[in-house]
Amino acid sequence: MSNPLTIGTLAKQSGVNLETIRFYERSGLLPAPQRSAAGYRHYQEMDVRRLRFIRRGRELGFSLEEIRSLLDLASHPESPCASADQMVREHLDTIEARIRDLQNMQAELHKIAGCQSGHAEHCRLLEALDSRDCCI
Amino acid sequence: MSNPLTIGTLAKQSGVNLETIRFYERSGLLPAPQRSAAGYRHYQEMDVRRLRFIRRGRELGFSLEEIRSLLDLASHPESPCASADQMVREHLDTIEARIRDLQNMQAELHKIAGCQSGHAEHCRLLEALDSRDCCI
DNA sequence: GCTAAACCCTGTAGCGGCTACAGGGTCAAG
DNA sequence: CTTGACCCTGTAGCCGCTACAGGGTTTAGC
Repeated sequence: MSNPLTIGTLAKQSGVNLETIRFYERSGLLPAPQRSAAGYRHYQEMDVRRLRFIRRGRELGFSLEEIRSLLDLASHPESPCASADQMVREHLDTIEARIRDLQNMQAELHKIAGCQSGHAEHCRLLEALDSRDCCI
Repeated sequence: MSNPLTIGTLAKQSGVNLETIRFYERSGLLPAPQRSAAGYRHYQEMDVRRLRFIRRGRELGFSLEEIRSLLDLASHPESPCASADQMVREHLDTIEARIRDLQNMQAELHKIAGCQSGHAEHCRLLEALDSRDCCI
């Protein structure tokens, strides 16, 4: 079988930062691996898979808590996946809300960008922030 | 003139949480106000304006550092506002990048939502996360 | 005058998700 | 035998708050 991997190799193969790997271990997301005589961590192929799973979850915006649940689900192939689907849907809602928020910001910023006044006294941005009435 | 405001009143009038106001003071965003004999903070109208400025900046997604610069600019009416405009534009770029990121997530999530398999074994989400090839 | 509730104070710790040290030990190449 | 690359633990920092604990003060009602 494949030789055990050091943490540096695991980091490269999984695309997850070395310090982040240790952080995941501390957080209980990645099981504590075996150690060499000198105390070095020795990983297996399944750790690469697990870390990639985590990384993809993060790329999709799932929290570590959510990823923990998904890992749990994935390790019980006979368990129902309705709750995973539920998580995806809730997560989609959150993301869509965040997109709307950002789009609102974007619209407001477009209104105040490109100020030509030259001086802070009549700067559109500063006026927008400073105005007493909540027009912005 | 208006009586000095206590921190609770300031919180209500500015829409900024009371603990957040103290936090802003510690961070140097809000000047330390005068104190009563008993040590209570006493604020003026201009503090309400300043806090609203900060709050609107936050609502537009500016960092506290950026808001600090904007407050600086706003307090020097003769200074050029080009750098404020520059900040707005950079901020817009950041926001637009974030929107694109979220939209990518959204698309990926749509692909894997609505799994009907019933069991984790063939759950689309879990497979998407777990797949060796980086299809997702 | 007294009590209870509502307010205020300081200081510290926690959240999430890392990242960045300091101050060591170990291992492989030349 | 030295150099450099790697590994270890533990702790502190980032951002922008929020939430206490453990006190002091003020105000309203009786």
